[in-house]
This record gives sequence, structure tokens and C-alpha cells, in this order.
Amino acid sequence: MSKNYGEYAMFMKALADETRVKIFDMLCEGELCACKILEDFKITQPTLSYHMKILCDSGLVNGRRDGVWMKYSINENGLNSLKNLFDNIGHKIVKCNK
Amino acid sequence: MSKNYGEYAMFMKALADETRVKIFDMLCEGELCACKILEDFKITQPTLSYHMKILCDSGLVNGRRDGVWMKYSINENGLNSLKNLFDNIGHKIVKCNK
DNA sequence: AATGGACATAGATAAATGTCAATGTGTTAG
DNA sequence: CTAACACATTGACATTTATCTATGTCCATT
Repeated sequence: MSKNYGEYAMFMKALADETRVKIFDMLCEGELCACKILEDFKITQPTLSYHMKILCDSGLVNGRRDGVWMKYSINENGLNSLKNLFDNIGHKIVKCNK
Repeated sequence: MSKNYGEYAMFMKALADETRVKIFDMLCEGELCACKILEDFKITQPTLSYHMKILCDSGLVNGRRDGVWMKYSINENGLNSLKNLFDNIGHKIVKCNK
């Protein structure tokens, strides 16, 4: 089974930004409205929108409209893929430290 | 205990490139010479050197001279930090899926 | 229908990134 | 000591990224 390093890199790239990894962390606590997320950062609304698009495109985050608001949450499918990736590396760590 | 999102992002950034994540994966199998790594990619030697520097600076990889050769291997300290980061996210996954 | 609020998109831009060719630095062999 | 080899550094360059302002779109309220 050949490994999909491109997919690995894509997940990493989505989280390779301090703003995005913090948003990801916040969403792990539960669904959040974009305007609520925005309050925690010193960025403009379009910039947040840009980051949310990257997180959603990566498959790690899910967005849904709720009237006027956009509610973002962790996407379980993406999360499982990420977890598999982590388990994979975790396995290697054990191997390396043997 | 406040989280160091900058450190999170730094590790992710080191692996947010298909070439580097593949090198990281190769090194998990054991120490490798730069010239041996180079054989697996369609990049020039200076480009590999550039990537190796990023991996080493991140603390995930260690380099040592062995005569004319540079031998690279996984750095256990960096690996443990990465593993802690993963465990942290893994914990959240469980929390999210509860 | 008109207004206003929440978010997305477009365009511009400065900074960071990945790549190469050319060159520099160490180390070993002869 | 010199030549050859392995690797690092430098400078140049094209691409990507993160950010903003300005504007567009969608929805709810009036």
C-alpha cells in the first residue's frame, strides 16, 4: 500500500499556520459561528474567511449556514484521516525508539 | 496552561511539504545519508540541503557528519514533542466524537 | 422592496517558499 | 599538496501565501 504523501502534506499545510491551528483547536471544543471565532483574532473578516476556506477544503472542518450565520465544526471524516496519519507516525516513533 | 500554537504551527510547517514529509517518513526507518535520500527525489542537491535544514531547525531531525557524508536521523526530543501534540489532538478527537 | 448585517469574492500587494545554477567549504584519497 | 567528492551557502527567480480594502451575495427584518 503506497502512502499518499500529498494528502499528508495537505493536512499539515492546513494546520501549518498559527491562526488556523488555533481555530482548529477552538472548534474541537464545539461548533462556532464565524463572527465568534473572529473575536479571538486581530484579523479582518475576509482574512478569516480565507482561513476557513483552507480548513474546509482540507476536509478537517465543516461549515453550514444557519440563517445569516456560518457555523463551523470539526469534520469527523477528516479528523479520522488525521488520526490515522498520527497513529501511523506514532507507530513509527515506537519503532524508532525501540 | 496556555497552548503554544506557534510551536504547533512550526512542526506542521516542517511537514507541510510533500518532499519533507516523505523524507521524514524515510528517516523513521532509520538513519540515512543525504546522498541516499537524494536518490529518491527529482530535486537537486542544494534543494535537498534546503529541506534538510528546515527539518533539522524544526527539531524533528538530527544531522551528523560521518567523514564526507551527512547522516540524518529522527531526533527523539522533537519526536516526543510532536507525539505530545498528536496526543493532545487525539484527546480532542475523542472529546469531539463523544 | 429597501435596509442592514454576516459572510464570500476579487484584486492588489508584500512576504515567504521552493527551486535552480554557481560557488564555497570540508574531508578523504592519492 | 592536490584532486575529487559530498554537502552547504549564495543569489536569482517564479510561485505561493497571508493580508488588506473594496465590493458582491445572501438572508432576515421592517
